[in-house]
Amino acid sequence: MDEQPRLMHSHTGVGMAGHPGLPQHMQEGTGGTDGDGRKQDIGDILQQIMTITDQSLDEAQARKHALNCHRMKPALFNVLCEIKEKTVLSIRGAQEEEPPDPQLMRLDNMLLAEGVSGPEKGGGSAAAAAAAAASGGAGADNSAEHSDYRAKLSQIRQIYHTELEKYEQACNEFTTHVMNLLREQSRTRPISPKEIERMVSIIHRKFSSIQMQLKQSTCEAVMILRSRFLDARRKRRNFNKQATEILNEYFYSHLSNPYPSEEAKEELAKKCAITVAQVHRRSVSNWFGNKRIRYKKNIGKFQEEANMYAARTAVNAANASSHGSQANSPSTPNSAGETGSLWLCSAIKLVPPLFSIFLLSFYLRLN
DNA sequence: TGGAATGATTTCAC
DNA sequence: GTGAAATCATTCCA
Repeated sequence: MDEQPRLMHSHTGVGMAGHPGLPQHMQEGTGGTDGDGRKQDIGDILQQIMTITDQSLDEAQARKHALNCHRMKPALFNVLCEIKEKTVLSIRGAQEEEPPDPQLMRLDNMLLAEGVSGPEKGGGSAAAAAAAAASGGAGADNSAEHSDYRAKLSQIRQIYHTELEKYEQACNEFTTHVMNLLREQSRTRPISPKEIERMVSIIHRKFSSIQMQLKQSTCEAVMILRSRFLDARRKRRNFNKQATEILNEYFYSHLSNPYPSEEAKEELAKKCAITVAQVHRRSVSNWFGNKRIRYKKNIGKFQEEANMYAARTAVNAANASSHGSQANSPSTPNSAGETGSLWLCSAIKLVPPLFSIFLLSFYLRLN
């Protein structure tokens, strides 16, 4: 074959009659004797190519050599290049314009929102803000947790960018390698710049699918990190013993109506020093909600506890009255009211009869 | 380490 | 909006 690379170049020539792919330069002088000669030559060459597969290996080899040395070979090569360009590439070209992958767009948006991709802004400030909001204000230990969160997010970001760089580098290297290979191959077969371009885009698509996996994994890592640090349930801390005592004291001293008012909840929250993850009144509400339902479900189990707190309350009350002052427990708007009685009655329905009798007598003593 | 205890959330009814 | 009930998820403890 010819030693010169035969990279195809785009032609705008009109195809030869009967051979739509044949370029203009192949048709020059078709009216003269020289033109007739060329036509004859090309006809011969085409005939030889068509029959080459029917020949033996040696014959075909000899024929190939003869064709390579033929004076019309470069012209024929160009014709083949044009035919290829006009048929194969034009068909495939229509498929190349693909819309952006929605999945990839989602991943990109998420990584951007989380501060993993895009400009660094303190490592997921939006997420950190969300964390602060979720915890009901930033306490000292919250900020410590947030800095831990930011540090881990920063690690993810660093790994992501390192891997991304690696992929891009590998992609560039591979693209260059393939381009060189194609240039090399263009010496022996028709390859157009368009074809190389298409090959490059295929490589890029392959690498972008790998990148998508990287983005997917990064998103998953961020999600896990978020749930680990930002899920409020994970922030649950048991109340300390003192707080539990205060709440229990209130609960059992208002057993007839264990529904503290908003003010009482606030006061209880203050007394229990409920801050941080346990958000003030809400935590108190949760505590009372849980306590009521669990007490109601299993009064027997809580009986001993109830007796103990009732005794303690009685002692406190006696002390208070002897000192001429009121009991130091948060007020309740309608304690021992109708609602309270109803609540206790409904609770009594759930316990065995003997317990009911005991509770009733206990209730009557309290009132 | 498994089960109990417990704080928080969700769903539903009022 | 509040409370009941169910459920989840974490913490505690034998």
